[in-house]
Amino acid sequence: METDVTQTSQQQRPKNFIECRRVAVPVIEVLSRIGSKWTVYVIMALVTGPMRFSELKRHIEGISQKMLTATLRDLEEDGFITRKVTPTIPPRVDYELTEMGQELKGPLASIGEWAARNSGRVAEARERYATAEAERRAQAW
Amino acid sequence: METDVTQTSQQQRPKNFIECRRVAVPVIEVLSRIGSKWTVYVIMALVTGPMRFSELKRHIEGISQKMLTATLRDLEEDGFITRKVTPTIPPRVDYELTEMGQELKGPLASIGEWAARNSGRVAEARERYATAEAERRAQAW
DNA sequence: CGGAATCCTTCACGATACTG
DNA sequence: CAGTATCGTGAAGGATTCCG
Repeated sequence: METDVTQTSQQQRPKNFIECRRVAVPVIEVLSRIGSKWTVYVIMALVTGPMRFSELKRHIEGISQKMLTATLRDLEEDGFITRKVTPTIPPRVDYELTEMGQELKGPLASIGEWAARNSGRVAEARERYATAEAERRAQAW
Repeated sequence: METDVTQTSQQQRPKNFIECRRVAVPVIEVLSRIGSKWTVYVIMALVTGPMRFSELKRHIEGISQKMLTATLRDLEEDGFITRKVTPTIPPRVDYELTEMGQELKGPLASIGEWAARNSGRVAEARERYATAEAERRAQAW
């Protein structure tokens, strides 16, 4: 509990106006990396073990080769995965989660649990919003 | 622990090829919403209590009025925040986290802790990657 | 097989101006 | 004060083609 992002007490709100940004920046950097659609698929695929490029492409249905390459590059650059080339013919490239990559499981699972619990509520909220929106529109006439 | 996203055991890998997608979709939906830069700032700002539009704009330095509006709309649509209009002159609009919005604190804190622990490692990895990249480039000549 | 390079479309986002 | 409307730009991302 050394880095509590979520203070609620009132009197330190002014402090938060400065603190929040400092705390938020790394969170946002992480989120903007793992928050991309394909990144999550790649990580989840590799959680079960190393995989080749073509395996990943087949596994992650719908991804273009360009995006897979880019996603893997980014993940490698940040140290989430390793890239091992076996210079045979044809060549073979295996991707594997690093230990740091494995540690992402925790946060991802945390989000997954939240999503599993609340996806229904989100859907309800959207319906309510759409209905209210439609009524508001009808009112205008 | 009812929804473990991160199985590691080997023999159920084939099952994961199907399961992963089902599990991943809600995670990705949540991430693509809260993964946006401004969304995190807005949520973190509102964690300390309700706030007016102009307060949020002043607090979240660098956000354009357009993005703030759009972000607030999206969060409202999904049921993360409520919008309360007081039709005075000039008008007053307060935004507040719903209970569901408050519950996001957990996952966000989880990511925040991970980021705090690993931001240094990511920086190192990037440097290593840049160095290796430069060497690779030099090799080409 | 595992990419890189190119083209092209879409869209997120910022800047600006106007409104109830 | 709290927005909406419009325009312009850059980046994201798909489709396609070529390469070691």
